[in-house]
Amino acid sequence: MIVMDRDQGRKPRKSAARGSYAVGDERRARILDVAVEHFAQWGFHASSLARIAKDVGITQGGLLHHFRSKEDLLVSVLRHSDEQDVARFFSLEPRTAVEAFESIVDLARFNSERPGRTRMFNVLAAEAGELGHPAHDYFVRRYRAVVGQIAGTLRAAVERGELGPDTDCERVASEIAAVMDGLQLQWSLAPATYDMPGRLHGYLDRLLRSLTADGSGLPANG
Amino acid sequence: MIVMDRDQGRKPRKSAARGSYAVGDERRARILDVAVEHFAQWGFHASSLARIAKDVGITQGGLLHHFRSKEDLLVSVLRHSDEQDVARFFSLEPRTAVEAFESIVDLARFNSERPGRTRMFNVLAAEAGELGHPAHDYFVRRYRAVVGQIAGTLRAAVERGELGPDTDCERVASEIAAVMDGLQLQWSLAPATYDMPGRLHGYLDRLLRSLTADGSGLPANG
DNA sequence: GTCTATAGCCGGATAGAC
DNA sequence: GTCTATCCGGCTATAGAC
Repeated sequence: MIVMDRDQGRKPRKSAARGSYAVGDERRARILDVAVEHFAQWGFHASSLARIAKDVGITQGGLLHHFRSKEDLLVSVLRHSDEQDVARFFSLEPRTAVEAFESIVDLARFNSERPGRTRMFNVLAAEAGELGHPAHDYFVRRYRAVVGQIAGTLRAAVERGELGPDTDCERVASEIAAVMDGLQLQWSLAPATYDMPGRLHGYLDRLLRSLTADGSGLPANG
Repeated sequence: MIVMDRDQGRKPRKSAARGSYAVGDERRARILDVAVEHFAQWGFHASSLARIAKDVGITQGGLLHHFRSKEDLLVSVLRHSDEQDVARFFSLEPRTAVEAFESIVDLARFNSERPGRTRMFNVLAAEAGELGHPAHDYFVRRYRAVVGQIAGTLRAAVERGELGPDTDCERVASEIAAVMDGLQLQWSLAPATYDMPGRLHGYLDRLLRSLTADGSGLPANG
C-alpha cells in the first residue's frame, strides 16, 4: 500500500529463454492471489499450506517449491500487495490538499473492490500486534511509512497555506489511517450495506473544513 | 462492551450449598481470563484448548468440563466481556453530548489498561468478517448495538439543541466506532509510544466543534 | 516443476477412572 | 472436577522419484 523496503525485492530471473520463466511466474502469481484470500479468511496462524495449494490446483509439496516456508509466503504476499499499490497510488505527488484527500478516497474505493486483500490487511494487522508474529515488524514499519507519507503531504499543504499553521500533521495523519482501518473493519462485516468510500469522504470533508481557514471542504465526487 | 442479548445468560446455579459452587465459578472465571489473552494473541482458529488449559494450570480434558467446546468457550468469553462493560459504562444515560463524549474517552482509557482484551476484540472483529466464523453474527449484532447506542445519544443531544439539526447521527456514530477501532489497531502495534485515549480525545474534540453551532469543543481532561 | 511419501508434532473431542 | 488415554485428523517441512 505504501513504499517500504523497496530494495528487498525478489531476486530477478537470470534469463527468459524460451519463455519458460513466464509460466513459472504466472503460477507464482496465482499462488499469491490465492494466499491473499486465505490469509484474509484465516489470518496467518490458521491458514494452511495444504488448503492454499489445493485451491491453486497443486499439492503442498509443489507450493513449497515456490515459497520455501509458510512465513516466506506471508512476507511475499505482503510485499507483492505493497508493490501493486505503490504503482497504483503513489507514483505522483499530490499538488493540493484536496487532491491528496481525493486520492485517499480513491484508495478506499479501490479497496472496496478487492475485499479479500482488504480483509487480509485487517486480520493480519490485528494479529501482528503480538510481538513475535511473523508480520509484526512489517506492520510497525508499514504504519510508520503510511502515517509518515500522509503527514508529509499535509505538511506541504500547511506550507502552501492550504491548511492552518497549527495543524498537527502527524496526529491528523495517524487519525486518517485509523478511520480508514476502522471503516474497513465495519465494512468487512457487512460489505453490501456499507458505503465505505462514501463514509471516508464524509469524514475527510469535515476534517478538511476544520483544518482550513475558510472552512472549504471536499468536492462531492472525490 | 455494549448491551446485547442479555437474556442468553448462562443458566444460574441451582443451589449454593456448602459454597462448593463458588470455587467452581472461580476456576471458570480464571479460564475466561486466560482465554481472553489467547484469543488476543492467536485469534479463534489458531488458539488451542491445550495451551489455554496449560496456562490455567489444568489439562485440556479439565477445561472441557467447564466449556463443552472451543466455540462455547469463545461465545462465553465474548458475553462475559460485554457484561463487564455494561456494568462499567452503560449503567446510566449521559445528560449532555460532552458527557457522552467524555465517557467514550473513558472507555478508551480503560481499554488501554487491559491490552489483552482490547487486542482480542481487534483480532476477532477482523477474523469475524468471514461468513461462517463462529463470532460473525455476534460482531454484526455488536456493531449494530454500539452504533445504535451512540446514535441514540447523539439524537437526544440534537433534540436538546446541543448539536446541529442536520447531524447525521448514524453516520457520525459509525465513524466514532471506526476511529476507536483504528486507533486501537495502531496502539496495539506499539502500545508504549501511542497515547490512544489522547488521540481519541483530540478527534472527538474536533468532531464536537464541527457539530456545534458555537464551535465549542471537549474539555481538556475528559 | 510437481508429485508421493513420510516424519514428527499438535489439534479437538470423547470415554472412563478416580 | 480433574485426570489419563485414545481416536482421528491436520499441520509444516523434508526427501527423493519422475
